[in-house]
Amino acid sequence: MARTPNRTRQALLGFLSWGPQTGYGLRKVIDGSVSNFWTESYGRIYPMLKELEEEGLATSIERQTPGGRPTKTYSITDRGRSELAVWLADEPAPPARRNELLLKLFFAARAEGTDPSNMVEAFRAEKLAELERYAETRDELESAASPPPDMKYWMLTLRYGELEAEAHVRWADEVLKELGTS
Amino acid sequence: MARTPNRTRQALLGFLSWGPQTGYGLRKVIDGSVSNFWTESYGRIYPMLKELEEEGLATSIERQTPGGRPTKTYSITDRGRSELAVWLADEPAPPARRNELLLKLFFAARAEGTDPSNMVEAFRAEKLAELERYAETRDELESAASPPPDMKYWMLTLRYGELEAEAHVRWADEVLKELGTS
DNA sequence: CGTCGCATGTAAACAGTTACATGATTCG
DNA sequence: CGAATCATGTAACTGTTTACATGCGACG
Repeated sequence: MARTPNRTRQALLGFLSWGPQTGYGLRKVIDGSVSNFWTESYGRIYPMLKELEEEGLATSIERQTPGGRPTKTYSITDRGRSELAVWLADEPAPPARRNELLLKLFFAARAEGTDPSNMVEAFRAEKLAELERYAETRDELESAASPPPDMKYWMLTLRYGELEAEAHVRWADEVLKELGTS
Repeated sequence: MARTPNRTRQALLGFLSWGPQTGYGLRKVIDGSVSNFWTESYGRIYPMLKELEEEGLATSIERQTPGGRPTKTYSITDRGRSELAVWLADEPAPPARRNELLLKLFFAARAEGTDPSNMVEAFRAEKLAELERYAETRDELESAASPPPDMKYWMLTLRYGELEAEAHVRWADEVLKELGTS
């Protein structure tokens, strides 16, 4: 089983394919679009942009802005685009399987006096909040004036979140019922 | 947001709470029970067992077995048990959000000519295989002669896998339908 | 004047896998 | 005899977060 390899490269190339961006801007865009199934930190973004430039997958222009620090805006190159396309056509690596909630539940009988219900309750509440956020996102996307061609795919990723979160809520309901009656 | 901290400690303590084990044995047990939501590698197990012993959470006995290398069997101590109990009562850290399949789907429109259907098809097949494994596990557990007290909780973790995988299959069905008719 | 937002970047620490070294026994 | 299984352990590498350093402008 291949371990999850470095995908920050491809994630950044993907967002640069939308247009030139600064490191700071990329972080904003990531947080505002895919935060639900992807995250990146500055500690990865800035070094990776440097690497991308060294490898000819992106170029940068430094500008002295009237206010604040000089900004470095990165653009994807043709080679960057083709690297992105190669990655997109490739099978994704299986996700890491590490779920602490389930591990705790698995060992729940090993600690007398502790009731895992609170944990499951908190999990359920979080999933409901997630579903609310998804509903908002859905409304926003569906009411957009001119939907971009990517939108169809964005909706599919949103749908994933919805169906998964719904299943998680159903599971939590079952668990709480089961634990309550024992 | 707290990043996923080191939980190998607690996982090993959990399995040691079932009885004394070697590093090698722990790996086997983990693979045969929770592999579905937890994994550990030798590269973490052996150093961590050493650490647990140094901190007084486990003790070890080295034995010269008639055949093969000397084996080191670890046992959990009272302090180890109480550390386990503390962890069990604590809220779990939220899981890392990194899903490469969704990221690829999100950018699918950025590569002309590539069809993400194959990826989703492969995902679907894997989930169906997962469901089959779960069904087998369920049969085995339900036909056990004398179910241990932990069994109730094991079933809950199994149920999580079932409901999630079912939701994933439904999602894949929707996606394939959507992509096929466009 | 404080703090928020824009903006870049590094260093240290942590988490985790993979590959390797070592070696005996058992089973086909 | 070769492969699988039992068994321990390390080293190198990769991936990732967090905290910090730096600094300007705008807004209240």
